[in-house]
Amino acid sequence: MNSRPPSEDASWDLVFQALAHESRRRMLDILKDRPGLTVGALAGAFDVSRIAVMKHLAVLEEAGLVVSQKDGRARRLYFNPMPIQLVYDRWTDQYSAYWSGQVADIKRRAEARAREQKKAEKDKRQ
Amino acid sequence: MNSRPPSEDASWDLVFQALAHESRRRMLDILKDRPGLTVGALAGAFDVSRIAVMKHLAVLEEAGLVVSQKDGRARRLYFNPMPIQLVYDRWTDQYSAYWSGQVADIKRRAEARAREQKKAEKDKRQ
DNA sequence: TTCATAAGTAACATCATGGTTACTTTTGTG
DNA sequence: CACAAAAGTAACCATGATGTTACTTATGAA
Repeated sequence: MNSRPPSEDASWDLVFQALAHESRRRMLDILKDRPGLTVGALAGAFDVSRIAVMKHLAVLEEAGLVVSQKDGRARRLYFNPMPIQLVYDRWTDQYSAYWSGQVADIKRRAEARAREQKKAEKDKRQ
Repeated sequence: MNSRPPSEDASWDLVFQALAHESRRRMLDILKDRPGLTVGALAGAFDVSRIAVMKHLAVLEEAGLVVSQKDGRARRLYFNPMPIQLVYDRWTDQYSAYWSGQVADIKRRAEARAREQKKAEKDKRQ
C-alpha cells in the first residue's frame, strides 16, 4: 500500500498509471457503487482471471485509489476518491487559465507568437 | 496523431498513460509557458537524449495533449489542454458526489454497509 | 554548391505490464 | 476434524515502455 498523498512526482505517476487502464477504471466505478465488495465478487465482473484482477487491485492500492481490509477470510474493498480529488486540485489550478472560453484558439495564437519569436531571432542575427 | 477526443475507452488510456510520466508532465508545463518551442529546444531542458524526448512527444501527440507543425526544418510544438478538460468533465461529473465534505467518512460508512450485507447473507442462509 | 543544423528512422537492450496456470495459506462451516 | 471457499504466492510468458547509439533526410545559410 502507498499511504502518502501524491505530492511527490512519483506518486502522480502511480495515480495516472493506475487510471490508464479501462479495467481499473471500471473497478473504481464498481467499487464506488458497491463499497465493501470482496475480491472474488469483484473478479466475477471481469473476463480475466482472479489473479489478474488482484494485480490490478494492487496497482490501485499502490496509487491509493482503493483501500481494503480483511474481514475473516474475505477482503473488502473500498474506493478512495482522495487521489482523484488531488489530481483535480493540482491540474485545474495549473491550467485554469486555459479553461475559460479562450481554449479553442490556442494554436492560432501560438503560431502568431512563434512568428514573433522567429522574427525577433532573425532581427537579432542581422 | 490521434485526432479524436477521448470519448472511447481506449482514448482515455492514451491520455492517462501520457500523463503517467513526470518528464511528459513537465513537457506540458514547459509548452504551456512557451508555445511554439522546437523539438531541439524542448529536448535541451531534459537529461535524456533527444530521441527519448521525441518518443515522449509521440506519446503526448497520440493522446492529443500536444499538437505540432513543421516550420522549415524545425517543428513547433503546442500544448493542447482539451483532453485534460475532457478528463475533468467526465471524472468530476462521475465522482462529484464524493467531493463535497462527505469524503472523509467513506470507509466507516462503507464498513457499516458491509456489515449489513453480511448479516443479510447470513440471514438468507438460515 | 557545400556545409551545418534540426529532425527523423532503425535497431537494439532492459525493465515493466498484464496475463496465464499451478500451488499454498487462511478461515469458516458441516 | 475434515473440507470447501477465499485469498494469496510463485513461476512463467508475451508484449510494451523507455532508453540508448548510429545513421539518414530535409532545409537554411555561407
